[in-house]
Amino acid sequence: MTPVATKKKGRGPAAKTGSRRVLLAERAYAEIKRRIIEDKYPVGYQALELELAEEFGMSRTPIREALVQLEKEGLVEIVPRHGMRVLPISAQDMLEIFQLLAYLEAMAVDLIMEREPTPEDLDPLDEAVAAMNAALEKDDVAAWSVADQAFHRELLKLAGNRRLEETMASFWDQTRRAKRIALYRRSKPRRSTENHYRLVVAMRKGEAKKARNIHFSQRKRSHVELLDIIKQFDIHHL
Amino acid sequence: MTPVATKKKGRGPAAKTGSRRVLLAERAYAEIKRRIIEDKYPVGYQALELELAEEFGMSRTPIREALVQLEKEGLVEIVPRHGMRVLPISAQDMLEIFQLLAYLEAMAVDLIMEREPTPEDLDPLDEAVAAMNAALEKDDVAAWSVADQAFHRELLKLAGNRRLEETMASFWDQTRRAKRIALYRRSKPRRSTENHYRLVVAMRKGEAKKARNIHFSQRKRSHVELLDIIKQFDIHHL
DNA sequence: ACTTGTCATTTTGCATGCGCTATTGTATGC
DNA sequence: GCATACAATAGCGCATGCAAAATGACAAGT
Repeated sequence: MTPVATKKKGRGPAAKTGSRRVLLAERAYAEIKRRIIEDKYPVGYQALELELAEEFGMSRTPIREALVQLEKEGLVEIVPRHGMRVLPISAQDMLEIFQLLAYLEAMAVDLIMEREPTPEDLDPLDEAVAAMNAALEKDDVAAWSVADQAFHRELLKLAGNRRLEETMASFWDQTRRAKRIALYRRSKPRRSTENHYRLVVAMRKGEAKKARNIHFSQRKRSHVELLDIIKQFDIHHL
Repeated sequence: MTPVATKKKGRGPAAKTGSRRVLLAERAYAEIKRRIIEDKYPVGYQALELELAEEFGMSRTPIREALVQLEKEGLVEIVPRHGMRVLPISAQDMLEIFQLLAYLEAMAVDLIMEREPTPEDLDPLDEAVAAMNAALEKDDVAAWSVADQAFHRELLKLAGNRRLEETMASFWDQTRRAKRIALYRRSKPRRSTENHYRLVVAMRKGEAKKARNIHFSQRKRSHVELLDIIKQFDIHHL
């Protein structure tokens, strides 16, 4: 059928209200990404450009732009006649991403130690750990997850390398889908929380090597556990 | 059979010869990127969408798509009223990129060692080192640079992590502009070549830690040297 | 002369039009 | 019944159209 046809004749695109200058393409990008991460568009979900365009009340052009970006980020695939498809995350994919995250975060720790941060610089990390502990007490896995994310975001900020920050943010986003699945299946992240604490302590003492090692092996361990859960799930999900 | 649709108002998109199905947007992306890396579009170069479209003989649409990708890669910036601008590489930018490359390559070495490669697996690395040596003898810096690149590409392939490969390829591309500038200004990469050789030897012996350390410190040293050159250049180039 | 407001121009962001082609459904031969 | 040939069609890649907003030129007021 012909496109939106006569939804509203008005060609005037920005005849809208006193619109701020939020590009439609950007909005589409952010919204689609959010839906993917939050599993509203689950793995394997397919949608045609036109469908998305109608859903968002815009034309195909900004949708297309958004999809190109999402494809470059590795979240979706564009298949010529079948629209966009939310990419599955195989165990192999997650392994690759976890490996990268482990190394990149170890790098962040190194960089932080090289900069010899003041004690106050590290305060946000303590706060995050406190939040993790609080969540742990209350058995609130969702809150724990949020605090965990905050911790790592702070860690990256402290490293002072913007590209590192952006690269990791992208990979981190991709893990969030998998983590949602694993959240209620994994063991209580008691040890993980403890290790985050030990990391901050080591950093405060200026024990660079120790800090790095704590973090690196902690990440590896937690990733192995997550991977196991995902592997089980994978069969059913591909 | 094949009732040839009919006319074509000369605007014909596929008016091209027996072109394979290469998307125009892809072609634009690859070509613009090549020109940036090869300094045909030097740092600071600006061009409007329409200019590029005419230059490539296509409409603005595929150009736009290409620019969005290049922006995400960090090569250009899209400024609403001034078209695309080839981003300058400040010393700070290069520092960030070099830091990342050093860590990511060290990661690659680790991963390779974990996989316990067969001697034949490592042959391509030896070949690259041989090429580097040959270039060194002949004082052919351009050839040395090509061989150096080949070495690192092989190294990444061996690591067996596609995302690592892609991430690094993107950063590596960004260094190429800077390296072109520095190529004829840096000291002869005698030590660098030697260290590449030592790395392969250590890997063959299965000396994981040693291999990793050789590479890591080698990268750091060479990056410091490059950075110094770039810093001098920077004043004149921003 | 220096600021400030108006207007023409340029360029963009998005919508829409159009032909090509992969895909799906249907008819035909084995 | 299954495979092949063909016709219908849906979806996309790209071109183009259009109005909003930013820019610069120029005029008018201080």
